[in-house]
This record gives sequence, structure tokens and C-alpha cells, in this order.
Amino acid sequence: MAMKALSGSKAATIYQVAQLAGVSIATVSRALRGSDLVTEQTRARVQEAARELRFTPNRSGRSLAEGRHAANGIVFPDLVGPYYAEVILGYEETAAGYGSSVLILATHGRADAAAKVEELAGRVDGMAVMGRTVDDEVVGRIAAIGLPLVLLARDPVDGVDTIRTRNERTAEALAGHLLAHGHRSFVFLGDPAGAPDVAGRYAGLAAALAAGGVAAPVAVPCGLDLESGRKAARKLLKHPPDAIVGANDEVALGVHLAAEQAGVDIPGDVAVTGWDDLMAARFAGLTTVVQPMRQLGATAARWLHERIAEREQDNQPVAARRRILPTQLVVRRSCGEHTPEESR
Amino acid sequence: MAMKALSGSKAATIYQVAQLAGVSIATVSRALRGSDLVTEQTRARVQEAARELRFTPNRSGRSLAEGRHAANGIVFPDLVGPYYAEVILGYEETAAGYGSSVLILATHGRADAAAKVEELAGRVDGMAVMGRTVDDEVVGRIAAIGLPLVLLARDPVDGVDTIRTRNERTAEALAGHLLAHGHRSFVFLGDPAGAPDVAGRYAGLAAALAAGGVAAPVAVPCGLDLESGRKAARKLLKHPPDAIVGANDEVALGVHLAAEQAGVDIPGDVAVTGWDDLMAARFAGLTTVVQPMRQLGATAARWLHERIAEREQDNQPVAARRRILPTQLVVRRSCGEHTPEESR
DNA sequence: GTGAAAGCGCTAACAC
DNA sequence: GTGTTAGCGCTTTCAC
Repeated sequence: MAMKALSGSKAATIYQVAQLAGVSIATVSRALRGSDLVTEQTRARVQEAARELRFTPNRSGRSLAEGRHAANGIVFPDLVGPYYAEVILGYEETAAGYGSSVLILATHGRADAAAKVEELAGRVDGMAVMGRTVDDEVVGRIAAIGLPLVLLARDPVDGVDTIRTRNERTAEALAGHLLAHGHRSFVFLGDPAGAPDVAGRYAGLAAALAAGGVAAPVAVPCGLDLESGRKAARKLLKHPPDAIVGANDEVALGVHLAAEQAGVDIPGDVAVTGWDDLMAARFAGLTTVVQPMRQLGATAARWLHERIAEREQDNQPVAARRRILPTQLVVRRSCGEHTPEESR
Repeated sequence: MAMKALSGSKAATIYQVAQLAGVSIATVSRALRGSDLVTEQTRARVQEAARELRFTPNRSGRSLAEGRHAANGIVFPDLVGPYYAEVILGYEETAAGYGSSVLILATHGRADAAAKVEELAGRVDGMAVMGRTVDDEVVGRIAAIGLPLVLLARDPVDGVDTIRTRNERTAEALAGHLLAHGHRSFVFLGDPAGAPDVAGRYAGLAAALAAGGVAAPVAVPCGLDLESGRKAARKLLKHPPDAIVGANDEVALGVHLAAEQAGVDIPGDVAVTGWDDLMAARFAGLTTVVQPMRQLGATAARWLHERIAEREQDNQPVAARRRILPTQLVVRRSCGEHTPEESR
């Protein structure tokens, strides 16, 4: 019997454990879940049997009986770049603390993203959705069936919790710093119509520049990865503006690569800034904006947990929450010359 | 009815769809799953009802009935650093292609990691385990119940598929390059007893140096993150060796930070190398080793898919597979002066 | 082509 | 304390 268990090709069920321990399945369930309605003696016998059969409760059976999945989902455009990785880590860590597993779904730019997301909705108790991975209609549809939802780095949808990082106001701080350097002509590298974060960054920049009496920055649409930034910069650097504001660090770092290749000096010939404070930004000397990515994920997981508890207890749902997490300008050398005491 | 569906607070079940469409649940199931045992007319009616009720099949019910989860798991020590993120992305992308969701589990260094992993085993059809997240005993136990398993960047376990990246031989290439620079005293920054990858890197380095007639490198144990590298380097740089070989890029980049702070020149005063080729390595000018991380994850997902199919079809399992993915030395400026034609 | 009904593995009421 | 049993939502024979 023991041998059979060890070499078993299928996971054991509660029935087998019950049989081996000489009790009913109800007792097995109780014993293993720590109910105090079992003698310690019985519990020991059951545990022994479970161990021998290498029994792990089948999650589907349990979920079906309990009416919950003990799992949360997170949807993001892609896992490329440390940005999403950090958010997911914060999310996973917090969710795990609540006993929930985490299902990840990268939509890439697939056409069937909506279907994938809706399918995911069927296997989780709650879900975080990042950026513009799926449109408002899908979000609304999922929210309508009552699945706890939280949107990250995305424009709010009625009745749905949303967490964002501060973009507009930090963009103003960035603009102020660049203006102080004496820069007057600007290019924004990124597509404001693409991601909500990018839109906010551009809007904040434009507003601040306008307030400073400077022409609105030209927005040059650009993917959010290193290579897109490099390609876009190659053309741009032929007649560089005073400053190029990258929609994120990858884009800005792509500009660095292009500049190096073209023999353009940063910040001598052109100032460059990014957003996210990737590890690479530090080593490239890139002026950028730090965001609490981990906290973004962690907060999402916590809010979902609260919403799930609320549902389970049939409590009156609290109104949709909005939160904007602080961000901070990190000045390095790419934005222009600094006096020694200005530098860190 | 439609209103009720739209504002519904609980997901619809197959029974409600059946009732609304005026058919049995069996027909609903058949219609929605594309069986050709239904009239197109009936199918249309069912689809209409399903749409109206926003019906998505409950995954637990389905999994229980089908005896499979349509989900794979991946276990890793932490999501910090782009290294794991890339592996997971490759894994998710491939798994999604096979129709499987992906559950992630970061063990961090938690004491209950084994329990978490075994629990995960109960909700997936297959699982990838990275590095030394759980010990051989747990791996063996999970393999014993017949769950398809693949180990990544980890020493093989009998009867379990394993995929690694080439460490030893590339370490030799790295050693050769460093010796050619004239470096003769070496420190390896990392704990060979910690991660399997690190062990392989150290072993390869030591062997090559021995072959070159140079004393074995001192291994200074060190965490695999930036800060650990920086701290360890702070002491080390007081009397720097000719070269410091970091167990990974983060460690090597930590050395860069410490060197900058201490006014030590790289590579003038000390050569530094890493492993992984993070984006930051490129901007820090760090000599390192590229690894096909995405491919590592993708291969894992593909192998699992094959194992799962094998099980479902009750095929005779093929012998455990081993694969070592190629890696490549990337020479930048941190390892020593190069003549112009040597540099890229 | 469709329906009735038997599970899938588990939890939790309800008996005893 | 423990056993019996009724579901949880779905897929899939087996009848018709």
C-alpha cells in the first residue's frame, strides 16, 4: 500500500484517505482542516494516512464546495521591463499573505485579450487590471457580474476601484526642473493616446510648459520599449530639441543608445529624461521619476481582499475607491549640468 | 430578466442559461463547447441566453468534471530583477498558447515555502520550479504523485525534466578572457552553496583559472541583489584583487556603485564582471553573460504541455529530459582595457 | 438532437 | 465525535 502510494500516478482523494484511516470523508476533512470536532487520536490517524498517500486536497473540489477560488488574477500588457515585474511581486506577496494564489495574464496585444480576461474572471475571486489591456466595456462587464476588481495605472471606470501613480503633478516638477536648466524646446517621446499613464505625463508636461511660457512639446508617438525609443531617437537627433522627455525609462534609455551611436552628447547637446527609475536608469545617469511599484501591487491585493471579504459577508459595498500614489523626481546628469552641490 | 442579469451580483450558472433557453444543461454545455450534436438553431438560442446572462462557465466545476485544471504553475525565489520576469513571460506566453493559465508563486525565503508549493501542486496540471526554491525531497514528493514537473536552473532530480543554462563552460570563456587581460588575482562574489547556477559559475571559473595556473578564486558569500553586492564590495575594495567576478549582474553592479563611492576605477583599479546581461549591465558597461531567459520559460511550458498530454493519453512516459541552453559572453569595458577593434 | 442522470472531490448541514 | 448525505457547476455517458 505504501509502495503503491509512493509510485502512484494519480493524486489521492479524500475517499482513499478515509478508507485507509478507517473513518468517513467528513472526518478526514475535519481532521485535516483543524476542526476541533475530532479527537486528537483520530486526527493523528488521519494525518498519518494522508501523509502516506501524499494527499493534497483537490483545489477544484474544494473551490466548488466553498464557492471560492482562493485565487486572484492580475492582467498586464506584457511582463517586459522591471516595471510590471515589481507590481506583480508586490501583488503576489500580499495576496499570498491572505492565502490567495495569483494567476497572471499578459495580454501582449493579442486580439483575443478580452476573451482571455473574461475567462480569467471565471477562475478567480478578484482581479487587478493594469493599464489599457482591455477596454472599459470589458471592465464594465466583469464588474457587472460582481467580481471584485481594481484598476491599476488606468483611467477609472464608474464604480470600480482605481489606483494610479501621480503623473501630472510630477510632470510639472520635471518641467520646472528642465525649464530651470534653460531648456526651451521640447519633444515628448511616447504616445499619449496609448497608455493612460503616458497621457497623464504628457498632459502635465504640456500644462507646465505652457505656464512657463514655452511652446507645447511635440509628442512623437513611440512604443514603450528600448528599441522603439532608439529608433525614434535616431531621426530626432538629427535636429535635436533642447530636451527629450521619454514616456518611460526604456524610451529614454533608447535615446541614450541612439545618441551614443550618433555622437550626440547627453546632456551637452540634448537633455533626456525618463519615467519609472529602472535599475538601468541609475547606471545611465538618467533623470527620471520613481514610482512605488511594489506598493501599487500590494495595495491592489489588499483592496481586493477587502472587497472579497465584503462580498462573502454580504456587507454593503463601500463606494469605489480612488488612490493616487506619490512619485518623486530623481535628478541625475541626463537633464543638464548641475553644480556640485546640486548633485547627490 | 435582462436587467437582472446586467446588475446581477453573482455569476450565472449553466442551469439558468438552460432555463432561459428552454433546454437542458447538457444541451447548453454542448452548444457552448461547439459540439456538432446540436442544431444550429438550438445553439443560437443557447448562445443568446448565455450572452444575456453573461454566462462564463465556472472553472472549478469544469475542472472537476474534466479532471484537469487548464493551469500551470511556476515557482521562483523572488520576482526581483528582470531575470525571473523574463523567464515567466516566456512561460506565460507559451502556456497561454496551449490554453493554460499560469499561477505564480514566489517563495521569497519563507519557511512555509514547501507547503505553498505542495498546495500549488493541487491546483495545476504541471509545474515549473526554478532554482533552489524548494529542496529535492519536496520535488520528489510532487513528482511521485505524477504531476508533470520541470526544473529550471537547478540541479536535476531523478526522473524529472531539467532545463539549465550553460554556466561552467561559459565561465571558462570568461576566465580565459580575464586571464588574457593579465588579471591574476580573483574574487568570486556570491555563494556557491546558495544557488545551483552560482555553484556552476564558480566551479567553471575555478577550473579554468586552475588550468591557467592561477590560484582558485576566493568565494565571498553574498546575496544576489544590488545592495548585497554593494555592501560586500565596500570591504573588498580596500584591497581589491585584479578582478571581481560577480555571481550575477546585480552583484556586479553593486560593486560598481561601491567603486564609484570609494573612488576606485573600473576597470583601471579592478575589473568587474557579472552574469545575466540585465538592461542595466549595458548602461554600466558591464562585461557579462547573456542567457536565453525567455526561451528557458518557453521550453519549460512546452515540455510540461507534452508531459500533460502524455499523461492524459496514458502514453508511456518518455525518459526524463535534460537540456542546457547556450549562453554567451558579452564583453564590455568593465573587464579591462580593449583596443578599439576589440570593442564593439 | 436532446434530456436525464451519474459522477468529478470536496465542504458543511444534519443526524446519530 | 463521527457518519451520512446533499449539494457546488460542470461534462459526459446512456437512453430515447
